Amino acid sequence: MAGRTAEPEVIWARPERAGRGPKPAYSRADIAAAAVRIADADGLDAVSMRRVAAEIGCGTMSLYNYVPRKEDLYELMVDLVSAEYDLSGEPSGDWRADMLGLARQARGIMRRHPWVVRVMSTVYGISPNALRCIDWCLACLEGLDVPASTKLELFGMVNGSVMLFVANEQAVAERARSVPWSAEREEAVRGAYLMSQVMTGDYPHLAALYAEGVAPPDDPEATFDRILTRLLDSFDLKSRPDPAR
Amino acid sequence: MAGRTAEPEVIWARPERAGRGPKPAYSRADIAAAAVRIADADGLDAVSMRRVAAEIGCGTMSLYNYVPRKEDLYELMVDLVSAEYDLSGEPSGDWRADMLGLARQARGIMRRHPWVVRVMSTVYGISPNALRCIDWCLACLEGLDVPASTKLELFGMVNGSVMLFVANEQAVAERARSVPWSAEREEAVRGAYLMSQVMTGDYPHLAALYAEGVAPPDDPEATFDRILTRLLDSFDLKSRPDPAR
DNA sequence: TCCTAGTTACGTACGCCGTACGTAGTGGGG
DNA sequence: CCCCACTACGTACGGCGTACGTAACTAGGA
Repeated sequence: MAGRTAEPEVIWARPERAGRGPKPAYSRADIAAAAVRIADADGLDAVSMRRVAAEIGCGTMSLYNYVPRKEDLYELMVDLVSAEYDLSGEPSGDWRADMLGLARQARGIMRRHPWVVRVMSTVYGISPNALRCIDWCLACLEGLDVPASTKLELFGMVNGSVMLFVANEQAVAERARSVPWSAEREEAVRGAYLMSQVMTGDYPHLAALYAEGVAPPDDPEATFDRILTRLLDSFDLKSRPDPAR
Repeated sequence: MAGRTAEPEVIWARPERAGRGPKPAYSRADIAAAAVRIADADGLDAVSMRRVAAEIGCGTMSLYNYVPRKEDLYELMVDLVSAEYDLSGEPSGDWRADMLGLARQARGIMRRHPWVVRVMSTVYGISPNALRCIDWCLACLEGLDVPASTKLELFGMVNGSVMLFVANEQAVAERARSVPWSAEREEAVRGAYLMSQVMTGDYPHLAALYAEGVAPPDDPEATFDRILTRLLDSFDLKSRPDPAR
């Protein structure tokens, strides 16, 4: 009678099995896996309560016994793909190498599951696998002499920067894909518009930058490593290997 | 007859007045202002084509003459609030101070218009006011001796980091607001759950961190400045003022 | 000058969505 | 043993984005 109204709470605090009635026919893992399968195949927008319910083979509204709000479904999805982190090895002692490796793994996950980038901003971030990841990160940073709060900042910045980087990669790819004509043509169209704007003279410094020839983009992996290394260095400036540049 | 089908293109490349038929009754500025008003008042989810049309006083489908897809409406909204950047002054010569100032302005805009954070990830980012902002940024970085591509990276990282920071601020605030009971109670509930997890022993380093007492959070402004200063320093390591710490 | 073709304005309708709510069946704890 | 919390699920509501058809209008070419 009461209790039907949605009380906001963390889904991870809600026990999967409530003990009293008939035992649930499905598990959270089943549901999360189904949702991830749909998102991987047809994109995040294809993940609807109806579709997920159909995928696991139950009625739409039955899903609400397992997942009180759709936001919680997202939470399950992110936790599931976060299980893909390989944190089996011990920290190497070189925390920067470890963190770069973690960042590369994060990028890998986001490339395998492009929807993660969009969902992550909605999600609370204390799922079991998120905690596992933070804990491993803290283990790597044991030797780094900064306050605990700074370590958390570091974790946030690394994660966030990977998100920003991948989001940018995806935007470029999406731009090319979502268009009826070819990718080159699309890039040409956008480039032409940008050029026309620069040529108005309203943006002199941008014009100068394009005039002197904008840098040829090196391969994405190198760019990624460079950006992350720079970021990591900024947390440990006193022991930088090469302060000359 | 043809041409009714949506051809993806940048809205900024589409002329506001098409020249042939009757002159439009409204302007893009009107529409953007209406949408921003709604989003500021009732949140981003309240911004629907129907609601915006009602706000400016036209039929729902008339809106599609001005804004071919809803995504383009978002583009207009972001451009409008980007006009709030005050870029009137000349660059001071201290590019780090200028960039920090720009970041503070960005944070101010995102605080006045919380929905911007969510929308920004959808948006292409070559609106007139975005270009104006990039151009001013490049002017500030005139004296910085790094490749042009690095300057663009810097701009991206500063903007992105502000987004991450504000998104985090908003998540904390939202968590407290979206709940029927009080903010303290909510923080207590979440904290209790987090503690219960930490106490399981599955996350030893996190437990150690909490045991030694997690840092008392200083005021947000100081944290913001510290994070951004650290980031900016990382782009100009050879001239850091205090390499000792 | 007039005609016509492209544009604007807008109502209707379709197929989705999240989810409130009611009802029926089930099985474990007191 | 039996009661009631819990599971399962169909129906229904109010919203969404937008395809499409139609009528009014006006600027450019004849």
